[in-house]
Amino acid sequence: MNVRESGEMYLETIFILSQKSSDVRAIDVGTYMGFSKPSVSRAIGLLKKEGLVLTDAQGYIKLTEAGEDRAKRIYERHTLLSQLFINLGVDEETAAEDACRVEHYLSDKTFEAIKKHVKQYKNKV
Amino acid sequence: MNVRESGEMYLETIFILSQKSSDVRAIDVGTYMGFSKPSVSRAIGLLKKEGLVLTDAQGYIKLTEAGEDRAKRIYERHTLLSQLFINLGVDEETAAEDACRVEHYLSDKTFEAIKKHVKQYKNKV
DNA sequence: TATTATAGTTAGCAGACGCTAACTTGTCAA
DNA sequence: TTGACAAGTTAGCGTCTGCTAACTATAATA
Repeated sequence: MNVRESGEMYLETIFILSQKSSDVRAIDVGTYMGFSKPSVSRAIGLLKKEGLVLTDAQGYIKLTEAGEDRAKRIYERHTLLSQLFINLGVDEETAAEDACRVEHYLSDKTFEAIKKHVKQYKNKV
Repeated sequence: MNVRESGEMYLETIFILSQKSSDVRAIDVGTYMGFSKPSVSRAIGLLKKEGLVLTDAQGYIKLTEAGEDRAKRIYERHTLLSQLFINLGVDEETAAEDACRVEHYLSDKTFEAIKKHVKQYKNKV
């Protein structure tokens, strides 16, 4: 699985945009991420090669099952990290920004620990 | 300041090795990080250009004041993050590994929050 | 002294991932 | 039908940062 931070960001974006509308185009991804069309085009091409996305007859971008798994996994991490930072007293915006940068780099073990904390914290407050 | 994750890792390594012995050579840095001599050579060259390290008459690598500030800052982040993860129940080794990857990407705000947490947690336990 | 080992440097490759310029393609309105 | 615009692709550039190969310089040893 040759997908790194960059690829994960694209997957996550496609996932987020798919929640709002099932018709996600490359241009939407680019606009959301602030990247140029060629950058998106290449990235989507690589994700296709990896079997994580595909484009339907109308050219809309869809996550494959593997792609959706991966995207959800990252998105969950994003949410958990944000929540952790917020629990520590960080404002929402900063928490989200930092979560975005960090979400790709933490081990499963640490995420499990964070998940446990976030759940417990919720019950406490 | 054109130093990113890679440069920060080199600075941190030089800092750590300097604690053990003031005679730090490029080869030691490479061995510690698992990188080749040319990689270290170039990296040190760039850090020199940035005024963050210098080499003394014997060829030993020294951090400048700016370099040491930067290195200490990263090292503190590393320590804090490790401690946070450990507090959340992560084993020491995993905590250290994850801290290493993440330490470059968090905002000052979030680090301040983590610092506060780690201090409080210490007092509680 | 001559050889050999170690440290450091230089040259240049590779891959990731951003970009612009310029092309193609498809749709829609005059 | 044609002209224009929007979406997507191709070609190719630039930076970062790892690598190997091969060189230089220095120090130690046979």
